[in-house]
Amino acid sequence: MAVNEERVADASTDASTEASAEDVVATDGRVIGRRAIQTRRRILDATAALLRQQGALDVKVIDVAREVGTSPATFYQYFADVEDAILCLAAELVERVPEFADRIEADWGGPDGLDRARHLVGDYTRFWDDNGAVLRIMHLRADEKEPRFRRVRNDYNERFMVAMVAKVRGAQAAGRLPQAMDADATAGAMLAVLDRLPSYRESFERRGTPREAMIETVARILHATLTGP
Amino acid sequence: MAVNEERVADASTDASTEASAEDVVATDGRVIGRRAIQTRRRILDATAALLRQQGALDVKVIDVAREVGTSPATFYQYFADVEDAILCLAAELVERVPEFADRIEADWGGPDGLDRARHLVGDYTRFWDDNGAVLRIMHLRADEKEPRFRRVRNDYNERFMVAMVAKVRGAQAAGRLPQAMDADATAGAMLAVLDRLPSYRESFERRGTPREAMIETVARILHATLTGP
DNA sequence: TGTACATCAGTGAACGCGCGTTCACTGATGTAC
DNA sequence: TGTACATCAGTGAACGCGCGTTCACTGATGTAC
Repeated sequence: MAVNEERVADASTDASTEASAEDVVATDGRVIGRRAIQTRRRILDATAALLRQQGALDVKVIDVAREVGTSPATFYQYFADVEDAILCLAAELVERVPEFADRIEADWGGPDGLDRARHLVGDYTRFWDDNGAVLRIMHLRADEKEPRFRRVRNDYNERFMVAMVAKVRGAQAAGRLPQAMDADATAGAMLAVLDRLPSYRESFERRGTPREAMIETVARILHATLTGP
Repeated sequence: MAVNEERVADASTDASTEASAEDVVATDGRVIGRRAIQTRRRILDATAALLRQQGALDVKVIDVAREVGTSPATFYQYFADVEDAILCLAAELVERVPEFADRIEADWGGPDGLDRARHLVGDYTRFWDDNGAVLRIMHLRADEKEPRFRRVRNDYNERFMVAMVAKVRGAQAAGRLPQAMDADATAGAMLAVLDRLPSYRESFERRGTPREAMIETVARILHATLTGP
């Protein structure tokens, strides 16, 4: 809270030291320079790597510091704790959402509509392969009602939802989907499929369902459920 | 490992002390009696309660002991650590699966088919409300490739998968669903919807989609995707 | 039914490790002239 | 272009807390006669 007070004071007394939206700030609120941004970056990357390797439950500040090769004190210059760093990583992933949401907004009506869905599902599955560790914590903590992760998850889901809801409403207007289906709930259900299936993929593969079959099937479900048969 | 050796020795020399499948054993491998079973139960319930209250990441052995009103030493008599207790809770939930899977196996073809799906979705949502904390850890740890949680999750999913796959294959045989859809992947996708949507429910409600609309919509998606239009 | 003994169940108290966190300091970088 | 000074960035080392874990012990329950 002391930090916030300081920043408010800065803003009102000296506009030149006020942090703009683009600036990255240290834990004490001061805007940081090139070198520090690099260090911060290395800390974030190390956190993501450890998350991938050893899971969420026991990544410690000390582990991250060791991984980066710095003092633990350096960590605290940029993040309050490990969860704070994970929150940053999750916020970064929000920026990646448009890549996918834009392609849902595209027209799936034509003959290549299903093919577009296929590519989308394939790419999003790969995205989960790369970033699943962070996304899982985001979902877990949001499910556990941690307010900051709730907010990030909302941001993350938002664009997906808008794109999917638009598709459903369009299909309903054209009479290809029943009015009894709630557009938001339908969109949410499809988002659930996209976000949960990458995790199941490996177990499916062990049981004889190849990756391609999964992608094909999910693409078809997505296509049929969002645009009608 | 010493524990296992002892138990093997017991089994070969004195059948009466061998632990049967039903028996509950302490950490040292010995079969425990009525009083101990009660204590163990209280520990499990306290763990579940804390999980619900404060999330997975910082439930400590000490917390559980405090909650139950015992010494931490008591905890170690029955569980190796908190995760071990959570694993037990998850295993207990596996027993609840048939309640739901049986109702998927029932015929959804008649005029009341959709209604059956509705009730199923409603009840399973309530099940998630009650047991979400444990299920979330199960999924997280399984996603993180922890072998024991993977096994429990497999057991959990198994009955659901069998029931759903049967439905899809039936619909495919009757020509109501395309052959291009993989039955396992389709079942997995619907399981994903069932397991992820309860978590989104609250955010939906805040944005004006009531619980009933969600249940209705999910029921329709489930019904249409598993049995064909 | 009562007594003696065996086993089961639960615990208090302690030890020590490892992590979170801080602070005074050093070294690096930027800037004014 | 060089020098002096200001600010930024990073750190070593330490402190202390809190938790995990154990063990020798006490109390509770069961059982044989």
